[in-house]
Amino acid sequence: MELQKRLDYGFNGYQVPATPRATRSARKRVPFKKRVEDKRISAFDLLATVAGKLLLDKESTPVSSNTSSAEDQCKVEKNTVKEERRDGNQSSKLETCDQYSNDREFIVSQLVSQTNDLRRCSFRKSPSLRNDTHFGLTSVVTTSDCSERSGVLKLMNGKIKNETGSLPCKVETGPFLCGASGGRIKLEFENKGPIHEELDRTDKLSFREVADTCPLEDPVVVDGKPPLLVSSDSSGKTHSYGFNNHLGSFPGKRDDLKVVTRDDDEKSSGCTYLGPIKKPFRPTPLIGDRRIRKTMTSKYLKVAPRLNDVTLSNSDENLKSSYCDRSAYKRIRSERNYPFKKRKFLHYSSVSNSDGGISSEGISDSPEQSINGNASGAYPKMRGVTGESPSLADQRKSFHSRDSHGMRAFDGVIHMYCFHLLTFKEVLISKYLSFYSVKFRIKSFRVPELFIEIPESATIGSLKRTVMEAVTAILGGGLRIGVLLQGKKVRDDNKTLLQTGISRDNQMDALGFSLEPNPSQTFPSHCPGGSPLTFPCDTPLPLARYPATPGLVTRVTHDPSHEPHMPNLGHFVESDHDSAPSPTDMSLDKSTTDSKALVAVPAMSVEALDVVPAHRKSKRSEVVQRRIRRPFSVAEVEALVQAVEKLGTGRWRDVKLRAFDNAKHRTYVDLKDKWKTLVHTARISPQQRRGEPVPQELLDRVLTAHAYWSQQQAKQQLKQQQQPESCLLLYNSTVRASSRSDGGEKNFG
DNA sequence: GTTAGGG
DNA sequence: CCCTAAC
Repeated sequence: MELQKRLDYGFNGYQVPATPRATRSARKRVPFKKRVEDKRISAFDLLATVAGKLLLDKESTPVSSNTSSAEDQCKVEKNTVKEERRDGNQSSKLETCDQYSNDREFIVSQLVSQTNDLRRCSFRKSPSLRNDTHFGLTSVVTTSDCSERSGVLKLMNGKIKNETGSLPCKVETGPFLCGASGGRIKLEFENKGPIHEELDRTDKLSFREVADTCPLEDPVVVDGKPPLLVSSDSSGKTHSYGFNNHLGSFPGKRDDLKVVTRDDDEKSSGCTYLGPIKKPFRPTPLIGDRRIRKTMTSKYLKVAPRLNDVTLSNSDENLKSSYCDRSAYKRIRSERNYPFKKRKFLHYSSVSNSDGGISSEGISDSPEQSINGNASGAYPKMRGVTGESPSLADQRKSFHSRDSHGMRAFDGVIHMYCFHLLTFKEVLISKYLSFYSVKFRIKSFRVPELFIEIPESATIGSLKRTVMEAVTAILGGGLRIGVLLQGKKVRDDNKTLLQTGISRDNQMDALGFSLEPNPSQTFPSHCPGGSPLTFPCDTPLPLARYPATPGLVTRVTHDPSHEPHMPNLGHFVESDHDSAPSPTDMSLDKSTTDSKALVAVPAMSVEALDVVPAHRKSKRSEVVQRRIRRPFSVAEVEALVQAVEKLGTGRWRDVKLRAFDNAKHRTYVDLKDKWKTLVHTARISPQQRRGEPVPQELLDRVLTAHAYWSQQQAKQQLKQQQQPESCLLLYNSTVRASSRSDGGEKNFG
């Protein structure tokens, strides 16, 4: 504004603080901080749920159930497969009956959100479930949003028998994970704990989840007899295949189809988020840091109460009554309402884990306990007190993941590169969950959306970190990222992308990432060997990652659409030596390089994913890590002092632009903070000062300038108080004063 | 998006 | 340096 220009006046270059805001340039600065939206996929939760169901089924199978009578055979009923193109309004109903436990009902429903067309899925706990006294472990996810339009998967604990008569039973769980643009997960179950020989027929079952519209590429094979499970299909579009269809006969190229489909209706068919999307937290289309932060905090606070009301009510009571240890209960209760960050140790049961939903805790159990459905281990205090049967108590340990599901979307903001990570294919992660004696791991997993923008000058290490942040945000940590270029692992974290050969011109599909279990991450660790049997009873099983299988290989695509937003590289002066030591050793180990074709999935709209993360984030996996400390050099201080002398305090943006425009890592907030500390430093005795000594001369200038501008500020305020009537008056007076070229204010010199 | 201030 | 309220 012109006004300001005229107010320059003498002393020491000081200027009258002329309506700072008026002078702000409209130019936008490129944020250089990565932003990650906090959304989570609850794939694991979902899987856990499913797995839990499986186990239950299995467990419940009567020992004498070898009688595979006709009744024993499962009826697979797939109906209601309505297909609506954009809408994905379809539902599939799968029903399996078990003569022994018909009372168990498991319903999975999914629906398409009417508001945003995003599909969600949820599990509903059927009423009958509550009365089931033999439901060792139940996983229930409820979503209030589910409704009419939702597809319903009805699972009556039973065996799904292959209609073709052959044993291999295909199980498909679509919707669950389908998380966002078709999450894909492949699970492998390994039954390690032969508890009941009879029951242990399911020694190995691999379970794969396919993206919504995509039929299983690989048949799910259940080697065991008690076929179990089920699943609903996610987007419904797929239901041409029944359980028996999957005998490997699936066209392996469904990916294409899937992609295409999604393309047209990225919003409508898209994804199923596993988790309830809470209205209050529904993301806005464009996620900003602010919003993220807000949800991060408020989310937790708000969710808890709601959970209490809705999903925890029962268990709560139950808890109260059955808990021997009141204090424990108390603790759980109180912690429930704490913001996520403060809740670091809530390990008991899922019941208490209000935000955790289907967190791994609660699904773990030692085999021994599974026999009688007594989960004494993980819930040592939950049973018995009221005389209720253990199994009943267990039954209540259902997972309340109502608010815990969802996924994270990422809104990365950086400079040069915008990676669109689409698929973490094949080998995504190796996570093991232990359900009684069953162990399964997720072999592949698709991350719906991941945007990573990163400067060309960024190092491989920072790329890894960035990806890791994004991924861990989804998966909850415990992983490390490997970078693959042309199938080769890039191990040097210090190389820049350019040096490595990664450039915009490259075909981005040449770049891949591997997700590997992070050995450095320590878990409560009970079973390093992965032997579920060794899990201590009283410890919830975290979604432990074992260095077993190298994670997945992810493809990264370059999203051209983001190109325009790229800031000019030329001005990128930033010394992004984000020297922050990587939290974990990012080195790659022999990860499988069996990368697959990249699937272009349209970025999904960020809106819609709004769920409370179910996992506790490890400190390491904090989405946005604290910036490294970068002490100001004397030169910087000098520049700062000079700028402030000229511009005054309170115009930090201008100071930044004037003196630190090239220092990307110095934000105006940093400068402001530095000034604050400088002032403080100047006031204390030299002996008390720490760090690189700042020349006294500079400190003197700091004090002088500070005093001056403080005074100035006071005057301004006084002036405004005296003449509040109109800014115009002030304006006129200033203009008049300035027009006389001598500033009028004060000149001390 | 900036500022100001507490943490 | 972070976080946030207030603007």
